[in-house]
Amino acid sequence: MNSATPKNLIRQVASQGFRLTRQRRVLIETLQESGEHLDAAKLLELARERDPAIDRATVYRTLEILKKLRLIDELDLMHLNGEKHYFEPKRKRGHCHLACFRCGAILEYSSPGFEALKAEIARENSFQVEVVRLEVGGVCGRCRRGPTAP
Amino acid sequence: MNSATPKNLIRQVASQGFRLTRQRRVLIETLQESGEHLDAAKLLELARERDPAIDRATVYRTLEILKKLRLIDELDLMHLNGEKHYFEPKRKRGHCHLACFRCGAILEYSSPGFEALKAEIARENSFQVEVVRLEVGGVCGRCRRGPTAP
DNA sequence: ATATGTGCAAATCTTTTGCAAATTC
DNA sequence: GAATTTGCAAAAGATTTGCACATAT
Repeated sequence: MNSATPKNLIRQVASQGFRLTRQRRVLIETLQESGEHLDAAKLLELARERDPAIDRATVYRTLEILKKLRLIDELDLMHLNGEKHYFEPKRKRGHCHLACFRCGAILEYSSPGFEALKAEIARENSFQVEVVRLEVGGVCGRCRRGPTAP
Repeated sequence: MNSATPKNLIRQVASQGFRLTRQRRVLIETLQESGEHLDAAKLLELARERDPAIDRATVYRTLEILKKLRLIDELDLMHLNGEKHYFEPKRKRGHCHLACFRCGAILEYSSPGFEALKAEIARENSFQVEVVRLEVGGVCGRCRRGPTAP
């Protein structure tokens, strides 16, 4: 069974003493079922397609809970599009995000090397690692090869 | 000779076609000479001790240039203190920041493993790496051992 | 029944922008 | 002298908050 289904996220929230409101269910399902990295405004927009009454404040309050419970990761994506933050459900294998400054593409990459570095960081610093954010900015392979329409 | 002195930063800015204004000199020197990670407001405050007329907008505009020239790195420090960003002059050896959620301490860590991962990312993705940001949140050794006053 | 959570609107915080005046080359 | 840069003030963008009402357990 996959531990990252919406139902399980919802269950985790409930088991931590938070009430299961209609809004929280919809927001979590929306976040989970959209494959993309969503920012708060986009999440609100998508969630409203299911439940038009949801408010912006509720979005932020729900994201706050999910962050606190370490159920989602927060990203900047190198601020390619302003100062907002993006969110995605946490996955089993950590991964980093490569943002292309030319075309704006976001690539994901995970490797044993990344997992090993996390372990090294924890060990060498006696640090209990809870959140890891590795973001890389530069130029993607496509853009290096030829000019790209941004 | 150390390539990361204020004079050299200033020279680099000049060599890229930007004018050497009084304000830019002061801001760059302030950023360089303060050992800490400064956010825009703190940088403004410190710079004003040397030149009280400097404006907030000039701070942001100068940071913009330094970022574009890849002379500084931008950090979030896990948003332990709000949404602002922090800056530090780029160093030869990349390093990551470990932020303690309990006491707020920021530790720095660099290792061959980190450098190796950067190379791996570039190679495996045909990606030209220009900026790397690795931030880790969790609990530092001191806080794990005993309760800490935050 | 009671604690929790929501929507609304206003506030806050950080960063950006337009423009006339000042500065640098 | 011409182009760039600054300070100011206002705008913009993202997120947070106070409070009366609604909802979940």
